[in-house]
Amino acid sequence: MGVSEDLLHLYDRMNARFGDLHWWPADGPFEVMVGAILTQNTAWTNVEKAIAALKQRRLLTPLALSRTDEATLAGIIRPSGYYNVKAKRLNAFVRFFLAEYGGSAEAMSAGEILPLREKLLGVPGVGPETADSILLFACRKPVFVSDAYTRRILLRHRLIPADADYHRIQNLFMANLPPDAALFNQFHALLVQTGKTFCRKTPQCAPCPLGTLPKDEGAVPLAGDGGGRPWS
DNA sequence: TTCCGGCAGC
DNA sequence: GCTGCGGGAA
Repeated sequence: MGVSEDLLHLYDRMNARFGDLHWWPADGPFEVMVGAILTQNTAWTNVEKAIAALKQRRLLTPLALSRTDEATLAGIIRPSGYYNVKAKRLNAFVRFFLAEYGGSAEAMSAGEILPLREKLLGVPGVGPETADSILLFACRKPVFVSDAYTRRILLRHRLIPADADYHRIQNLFMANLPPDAALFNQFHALLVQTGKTFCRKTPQCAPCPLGTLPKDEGAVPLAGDGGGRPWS
């Protein structure tokens, strides 16, 4: 069985269990972008509190956020954790978003994927996962988002070697699946849901839709990951 | 007490 | 490579 079939097998098992997850849970693309920064290494339940606090103060627009003092902003997003760092990152992102696209997600989405990705990565506080989350969930670009759950699940099911980095894992999906934003959206959502529910630090394999793990969790090298890059 | 939908600085 | 950032829920 090839890699494409392995991946689609995972997808089908998870999809049968969880169904459509309707990601990203947000009211509009700008809220997706804000959420993508706030959820960095943070439980989503805490991010929801910070988003709600921003909404309540009517600050969930590019202009309103850009006019909010950084220390004040930090206090408002406090429940999301790392609030001083994230206030600075939100500020930097919003300034970028206004300067480059006038605060318009449509304008941002009009550009080509790769140059846009590079520009996002140039914003301090925006790394690969945050950039790709914005590209996929806010701009609807066919970019696969990898994350800690994706890595853990693929490692445990021996679909990647132990030293696989973000780009390698992303490439595994993008080189072996059709470039379909709706597919990448649901696939990532399913991986996160499965990671939260079953593939925790201590795995709960018995009820997991992906079944039990090999006794030896050590990863084996993966053949046929597509070799080259899907883009560039 | 652990863990969370990363990233940057060193 | 290793560390700081951090409140909230399990």
